[in-house]
Amino acid sequence: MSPAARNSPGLSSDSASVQDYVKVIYAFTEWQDKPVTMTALAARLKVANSSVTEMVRKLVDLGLANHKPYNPVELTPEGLRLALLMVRRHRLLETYLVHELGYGWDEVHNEAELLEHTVSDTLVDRMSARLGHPDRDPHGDPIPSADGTIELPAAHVLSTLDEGHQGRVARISDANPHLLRYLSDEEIRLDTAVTMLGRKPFGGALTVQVGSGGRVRELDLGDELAASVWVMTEGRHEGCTLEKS
Amino acid sequence: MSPAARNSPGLSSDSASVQDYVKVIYAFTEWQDKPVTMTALAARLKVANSSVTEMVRKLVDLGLANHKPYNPVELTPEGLRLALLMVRRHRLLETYLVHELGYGWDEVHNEAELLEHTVSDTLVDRMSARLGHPDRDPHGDPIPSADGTIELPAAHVLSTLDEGHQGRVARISDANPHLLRYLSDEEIRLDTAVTMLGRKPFGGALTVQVGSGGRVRELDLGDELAASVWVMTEGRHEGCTLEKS
DNA sequence: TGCGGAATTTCGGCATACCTAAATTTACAA
DNA sequence: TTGTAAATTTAGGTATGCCGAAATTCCGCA
Repeated sequence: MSPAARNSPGLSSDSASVQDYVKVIYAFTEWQDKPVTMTALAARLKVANSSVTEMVRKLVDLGLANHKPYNPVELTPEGLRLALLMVRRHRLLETYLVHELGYGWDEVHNEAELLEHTVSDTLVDRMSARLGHPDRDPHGDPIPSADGTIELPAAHVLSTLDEGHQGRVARISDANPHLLRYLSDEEIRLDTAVTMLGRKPFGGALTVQVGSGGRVRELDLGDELAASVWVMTEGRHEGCTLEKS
Repeated sequence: MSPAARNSPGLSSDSASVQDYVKVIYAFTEWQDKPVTMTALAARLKVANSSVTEMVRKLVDLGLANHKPYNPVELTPEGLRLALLMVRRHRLLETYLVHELGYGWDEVHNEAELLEHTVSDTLVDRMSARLGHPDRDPHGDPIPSADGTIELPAAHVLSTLDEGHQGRVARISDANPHLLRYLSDEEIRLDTAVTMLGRKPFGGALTVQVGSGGRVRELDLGDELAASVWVMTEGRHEGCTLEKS
């Protein structure tokens, strides 16, 4: 696939490791453009720092990343292409497992994590077609198109909403199965209308009003968990305006 | 999963290589009980003989195979269990890809070969359920059940049928995409009724009558290809009797 | 019976991707 | 400005699976 890979016989970008590194580097910058440090990479990948140094050298050799010693890593356009391909695979797999095979949204992450290295482009495209070419996965994350472009909706972290603000759940981190099950139990899912009521004194649970019917629930979300829920408020996104709840 | 694996910390039977070796060893004995030599294994797996020696030692350490130096390899009951698990995964994947995602039966083999090392038991079981728990794959190969048992239908190689004998296509080797496409084009598939008419002089193409309507076709199958098509003649198989064409 | 070729095993090596421990570099703070 | 702690890289090592080349073993046939 990658020209860089072709140019360097012996090097290949189809190793699961390379794919994981590139995907994780991308993930760090998907919603904010923070520099990706070696230590951050090591922590996320659960490998030693020295392993990261080695693999990043390999990414550079493959033309997938730029890296100056003692500096953060960045993807090249080629690396970004590969990353978006992997993200597409991951999110389409998750969507497929949920919609076609009855998985819960808390069960799909690990399965997709393994399969994404193995599925062919053909299979991914057929799954996409079967699903009607969805543009977001069960957690609300946008699915890159086959040509390697992605549209990021402008959503806000729940905890940053001012009191009284309304919106719809636009995205929920898929990293925490416990949170996903909790939200399922509370009947909060993608597009659920919520209103921010405030938080209990001294940093207690966030309180949000759920549903247009006006049923009030208290969500037992610490800051940590609240940071995993995004809400679309204004809802402007690539020219399409989403209404408030 | 495997007790042997549990008993030997550090050894694991979940490597793709181990799975491949065990599956190939099983394949050699699925339809005939021939001894599996190291050289035969090496040829099938496309690795050097010395690699086979090494990996077979590992299989023995894992309790998956028995092997005395300079003798053929055999699976232990534990190895057979793993092999049947892999075969189940492979054949269910093929069936799923054909029935649910529109793959041709000539396209599924390689895809399944990769995915079988990655799919979880959960995913396999859900695919099986979605398919109504099929008992054979698109090529007619029996699918082992989740408890690790398999029923082998008694079918005969096409070329061994006497002239005039009738039957139904029961199984077609999935190893040759060209043959599969050819048969598709000729509208010959699983369960197609065929009658053996004979072969052209001097070992030419096999001639078979296809379909109960009596349309006569000449199949351009050399002995090599004919050996890849099996026909159910008498049709007795585990107490269920299949009628002739 | 013994000899030769084929099958098998042993041996030393290579690539990937990981590790720990020991340098090294960087950046901030006194 | 310099020292020190944190981040990063280097160095040396491990496990897996593969290889080719060189022994070794086996078996049939003369």
